[in-house]
Amino acid sequence: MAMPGHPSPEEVFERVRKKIPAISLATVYKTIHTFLDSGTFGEVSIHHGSLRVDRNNRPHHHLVCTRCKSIIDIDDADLEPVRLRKSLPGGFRVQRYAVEILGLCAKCIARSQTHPEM
Amino acid sequence: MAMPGHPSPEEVFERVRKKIPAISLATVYKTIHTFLDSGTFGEVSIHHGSLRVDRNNRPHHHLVCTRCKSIIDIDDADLEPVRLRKSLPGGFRVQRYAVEILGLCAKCIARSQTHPEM
DNA sequence: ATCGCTGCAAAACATTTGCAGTTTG
DNA sequence: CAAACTGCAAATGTTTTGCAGCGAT
Repeated sequence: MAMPGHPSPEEVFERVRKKIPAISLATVYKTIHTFLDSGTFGEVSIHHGSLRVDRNNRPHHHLVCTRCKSIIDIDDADLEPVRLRKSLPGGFRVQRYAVEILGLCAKCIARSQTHPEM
Repeated sequence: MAMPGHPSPEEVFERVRKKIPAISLATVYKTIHTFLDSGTFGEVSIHHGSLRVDRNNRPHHHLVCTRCKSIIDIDDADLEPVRLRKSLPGGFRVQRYAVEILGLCAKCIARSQTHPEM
C-alpha cells in the first residue's frame, strides 16, 4: 500500500523483498488477488492479460462488463465532450481520450438472478 | 477486418484458419502488429500484458503516455461529469466510468526532440 | 486437528524471436 | 535478386497451481 504509482506485481515483489527478503513472487500474486477481490484497491485495466483488437476506427468509447469482460462500442457522438476543470500536469500533450463505462451487461444481470452464486 | 467485436489474437487465428488452414499463430501476431503500427486499427487497452495495481481508491481518471505507458492520476473532481446524449444499449447497469486521456508525457516529448528516432 | 498462509517448482498461458524456406515484385 | 512474408520451434514473459510445511486458532 505504501507504493506510489501503479506498480506491476514484479515491482511490488522487488519492493516487498527489501522488508521480507524470503518472500516469493507467487505470494505477491496471491496477496494482490486477495486485495483485488476484497476491493481494497483496483487494477488499472480490466483487460490486461491478452491483447484485444479494436477495428472500429471512428472515435468511440467502451461499455465494459465487469463480470464477463465483454465490450460494447458506443459512438463518441453519443457522449457530451469530456471537459477538464483544471489544466493538466505540466507538459502533457493530449492526443485523444477514451471513456470506459463499467457495469454489468444484460446477460450477466440475467445470469446473476438465476445463478446468484456465479 | 471482417471480425465483429474485439477479438483476441487467438480468436483471429481460429477465424483466419478457416480460410487459410496452414496459417500459424505467429503470423497472426506479426500481422496484427503490422496493422497496429500502421494505425489501421487500435487495441482496446494499452495496458494489456501485465497487471497494474491501482491503490488510489478515490474516484479518479488516468493520463496515459502512449509512448512509455506511464500513468498519472487525475482526480474525478478535475473533470466535468461525463454525460450521455443517448440511453445505453438495453439493460446495461452502469457502476462507474473511467476516462483515459492519451497523449505524450513531458519526458517523452523531451526525449523525442533529442532522440527523434526512438 | 484444522485453517490459512507460505515458498518452491512446475504448469499454463501469452507473446516474441531467430531462422530457413517461399513468395512477390 | 531483393524485400517481404511465412511456419516452426524455441525463448521470453506473465500468471496460476499443486503441494508440503508451518504457524496460529
